[in-house]
Amino acid sequence: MTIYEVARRAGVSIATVSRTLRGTGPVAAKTREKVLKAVEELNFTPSRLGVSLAEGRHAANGVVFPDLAGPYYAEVLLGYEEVASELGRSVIILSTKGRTRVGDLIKDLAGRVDGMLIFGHTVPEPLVAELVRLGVRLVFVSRDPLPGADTLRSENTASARALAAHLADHGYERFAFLGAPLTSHDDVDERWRGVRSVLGGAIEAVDTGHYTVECGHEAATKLLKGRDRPRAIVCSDDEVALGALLAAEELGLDVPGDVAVTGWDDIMAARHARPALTTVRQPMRELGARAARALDELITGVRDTPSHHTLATAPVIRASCGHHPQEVRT
Amino acid sequence: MTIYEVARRAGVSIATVSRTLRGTGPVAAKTREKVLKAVEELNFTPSRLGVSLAEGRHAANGVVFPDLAGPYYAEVLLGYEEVASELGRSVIILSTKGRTRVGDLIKDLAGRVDGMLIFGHTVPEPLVAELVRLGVRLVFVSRDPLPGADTLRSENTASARALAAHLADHGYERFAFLGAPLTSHDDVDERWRGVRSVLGGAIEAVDTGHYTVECGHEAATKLLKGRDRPRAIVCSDDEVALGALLAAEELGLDVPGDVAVTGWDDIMAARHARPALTTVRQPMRELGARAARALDELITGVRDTPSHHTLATAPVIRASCGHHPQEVRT
DNA sequence: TTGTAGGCGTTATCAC
DNA sequence: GTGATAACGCCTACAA
Repeated sequence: MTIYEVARRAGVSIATVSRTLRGTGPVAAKTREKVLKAVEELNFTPSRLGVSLAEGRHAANGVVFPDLAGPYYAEVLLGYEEVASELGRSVIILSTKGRTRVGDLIKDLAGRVDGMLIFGHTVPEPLVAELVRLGVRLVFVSRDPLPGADTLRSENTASARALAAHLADHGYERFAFLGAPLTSHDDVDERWRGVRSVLGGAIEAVDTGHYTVECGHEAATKLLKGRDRPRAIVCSDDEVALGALLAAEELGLDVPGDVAVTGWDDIMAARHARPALTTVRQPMRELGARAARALDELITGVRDTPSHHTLATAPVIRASCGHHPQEVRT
Repeated sequence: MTIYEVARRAGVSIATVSRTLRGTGPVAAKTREKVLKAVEELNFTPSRLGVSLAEGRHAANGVVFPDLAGPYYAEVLLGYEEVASELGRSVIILSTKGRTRVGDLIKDLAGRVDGMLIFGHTVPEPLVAELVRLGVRLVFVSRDPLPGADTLRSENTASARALAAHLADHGYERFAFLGAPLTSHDDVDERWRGVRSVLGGAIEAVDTGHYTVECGHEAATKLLKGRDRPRAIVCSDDEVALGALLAAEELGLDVPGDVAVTGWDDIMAARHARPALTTVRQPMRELGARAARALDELITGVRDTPSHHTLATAPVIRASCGHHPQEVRT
């Protein structure tokens, strides 16, 4: 079913069909009707390939993430897809987790889209440079600013400080940070610096390897069994924190009575954990939505200088960080 | 950067460049080198649009889902993307939640892919028929078989019966099913029929509207406050069940002492809920992986008759359904 | 108001 | 072995 068949059926040229469908250029009312009738009868939809080739654009955005396991990426993705869709752009996904030859995959993706959202440090730095050089429109979420691309992140330092201050108010004196920063300049690293700037030498960092429930569980078990058990465990994110809660329960420790635990992100499970998890809420949906809009600006050329934004976050105090005189429920 | 520039630089024709790059047809060793050198220097990558147009295929799959809020869709999507990627196909996503003009979106998607995975009943029936008529390769996940498309689902009835039997073994006599079937012939409907076939008149269905924590919470609260409080609540899925747990806690009811609760899916939060949620595990990742493979068969033409498969599921007994002499931990 | 024709970037079929 | 050249499906000056 091509535009030629529609044209033949309607007794006009393909140019007229195109004009009618796109509303570009003038078309006589009668002609228009004939065309629409033919389109209807033949159930014609312009080939996306033809359109893209002629228009010189894909009307599609890419998104690169490590995994979709936790709720974080899914939420951001959802916000991204929603806005992209509003703007008439499809979204092509690419997960890098456990993938070999990531470079090839990214390059292939780059050939299918007008621009892409890349999470944190999922793409090796040299490749990033090459993409920038190739003129691919890029917006990074959760990484430090770099030249030639937009970056978008949510605030870490201030909320980390606020969280640390709250824990200190509980009177705790020995702390541990679970989920040590793997790469510098990423979200977790900022959280670590934030809490440390408040707690100083009273907090020690513990590496978990990955940011998963399992890793959190394992590291927390070791930590809680040790001689100098910390009074409070600040976790890099909610999933690690859920692992810590599990470890505490298995060891017969009361949370927050024996040990306090906090997370980061405010994923669904945080609210349903027992005790409910004190954490920091970040606007995941909004992050995705903004990324889509930023990309659109870059692609349409409304803007051509990279922008770098930081979205606000806020601690959500629940039960896992300690007892509160007046119950706070969120 | 087009194939013409490469050809010019290498001093050959575009046909030779194409042959060299694709390994189709013979190319003299010397010529080949010249071409590869030019390609290297110009950093040339064939335009995906050009290739697709000429090849007559997109090398891309679509996927239509309502939302990505819970872990269920994300997991299936992940399995789907992984296999699709292995098979050299990109994945274009489309969320229908809160979207108007779904028909147009789906049609646009259909024009960008060689085939698509559609969840349950996210697409109106007439449109499904039209897609089938248009020859779009389709595989449905979680819906009843229909002619002209593959369907893939996980088992519901048997596991529902097993779950119901387990609850009956606990000695309970009054039950409620939370999350009444909205459409017949879907997963939840089968679960409902399964448990009812075992519990008979002892179980009553309660509509929750949506399958979310909030809806589950609301419906459970009403139910547990009522005169004839059920002894056990079988929920349509884990999220509704989490809502029920929350409701019970707020009302000061002990789970499973006062009321037992079960879910379905075995999402991450199920294991971390307190008490840990008894549920039914379904192979979400596998569902997605199989869908991608089925689609590939359909697209490449290895198979042209629709296939309909059902994947096995199994109850996961934890703490929320009642006390067990020998603790089972999963 | 409508039609012709060139271009978008490949692949693949023929001749040579 | 290699090179024209016709698709592939559409958009859009430009001409009529």
